[in-house]
Amino acid sequence: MLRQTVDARPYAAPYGIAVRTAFEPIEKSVQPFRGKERTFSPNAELFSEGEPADCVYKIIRGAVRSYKVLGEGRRKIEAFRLRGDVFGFDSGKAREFCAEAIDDVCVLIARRNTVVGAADYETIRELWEASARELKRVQQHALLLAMTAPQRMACFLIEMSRRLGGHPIVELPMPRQDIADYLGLSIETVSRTFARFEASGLISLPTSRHIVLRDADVLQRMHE
Amino acid sequence: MLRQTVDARPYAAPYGIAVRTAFEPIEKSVQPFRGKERTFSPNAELFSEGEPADCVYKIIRGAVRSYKVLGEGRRKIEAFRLRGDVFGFDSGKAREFCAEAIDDVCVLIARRNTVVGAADYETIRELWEASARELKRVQQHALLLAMTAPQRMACFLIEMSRRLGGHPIVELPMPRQDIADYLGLSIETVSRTFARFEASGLISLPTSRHIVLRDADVLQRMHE
DNA sequence: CGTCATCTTGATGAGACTCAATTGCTGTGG
DNA sequence: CCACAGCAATTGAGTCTCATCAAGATGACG
Repeated sequence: MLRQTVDARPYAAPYGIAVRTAFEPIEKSVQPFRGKERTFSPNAELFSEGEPADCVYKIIRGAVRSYKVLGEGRRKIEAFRLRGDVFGFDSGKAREFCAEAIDDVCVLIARRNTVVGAADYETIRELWEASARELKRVQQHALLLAMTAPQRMACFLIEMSRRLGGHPIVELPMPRQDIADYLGLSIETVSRTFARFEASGLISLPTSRHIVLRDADVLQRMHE
Repeated sequence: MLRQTVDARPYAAPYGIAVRTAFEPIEKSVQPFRGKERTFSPNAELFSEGEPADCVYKIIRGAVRSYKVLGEGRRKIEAFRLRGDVFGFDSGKAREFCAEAIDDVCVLIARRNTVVGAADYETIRELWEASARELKRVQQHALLLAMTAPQRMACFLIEMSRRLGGHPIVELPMPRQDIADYLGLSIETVSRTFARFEASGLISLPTSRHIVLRDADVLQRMHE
């Protein structure tokens, strides 16, 4: 499994000189992202599947889940968007996925048509590179889904630790159900695997949302 | 999970006989595709993981598998490239995947920097849209990997039928092992599921490589 | 017709899902 | 401060799907 730095690192494109209500130079971002600031309560919908894809988002605070409903009450979470992530630059006109706030979320929103409509070579090239990064991420996720439950969980923990700042103490923003739907497992399997990891001394679980990685190396090797 | 077949590469012709420069309009693409023509024997390698990604390919004849080796003899096929497909426009400098001819393959090969280097807005935009299409495909594939074995198989059959011209008679270019590695199943499960589909009257199997879709609607609904 | 690879079929077991019960956490009201 | 409700998470028991191991069948090719 590759260790390519599948960018949790968002990338801030020069999107839009849109209706400039806010200006935020985000750390980690080379370029500033301009857009309207907006907040969402837990489980509020940022956008839904099929809706016109005319905005690009950058997360200032909180976490977002991007998912698709599969009928019969099943749901597949395609991505977690965390603080600093830029997302929503789909190529098509309509959203492929739903996006929902997991906790209290604050985002910057920029109009997309100011970007795509603009005959700006550099901008389109940035968009292409953003798509390519996203592609890599999804490929990584597809590989993950071909592994065993412990491997998926290890993969998930390492990914979250890295994306949340690289600390061994991970504060998960999402409930077990979200993890399950992201990894293609049942909620019980997620819970049991955490328990087994703890029993093996790989992690500690002070609370259900706080995970301490005690042996990141073993977790890392578990899925390579 | 899956058994490997990588070492079994008896008569892998070194490299095709490519001298003649060809010119081909791509049906799926707006712009023409210029490049050298080249042929590969079954199991010959078009390019390998880590190698510089400086070429773009278009398949004139045959089928190609794009895969990654996962240690312990496991292999994950990420995509099948069929006649008419254009692939290999990775954003990075190095190949993320291996590409191998499945049967006798003929491709057009174009240098990538002649494409990407071109400061042509339309060209970059095309590349972006190609990446976005690829992204969609991989997202679809990730959804597939979260389903049951029969659903994956149904999905695969529908996809192959569509991509090979939309006929109900599908001539599969790849062996069972490739299908298994593509769907994240064992070769036996692939075989059994075909048998069960045939018993249910969903398909016929005149030979192992020829599949007749007898009830595409049911196959379609199976994974929706 | 024998050899080899591919494919199919059968038997068995491990891993993950489901259903169900229990525990733990948080907030609310007495 | 405690009791309780409501929700999330855990744990247990049983089941099912699919991987694995093993044995035959089929088919291609010399």
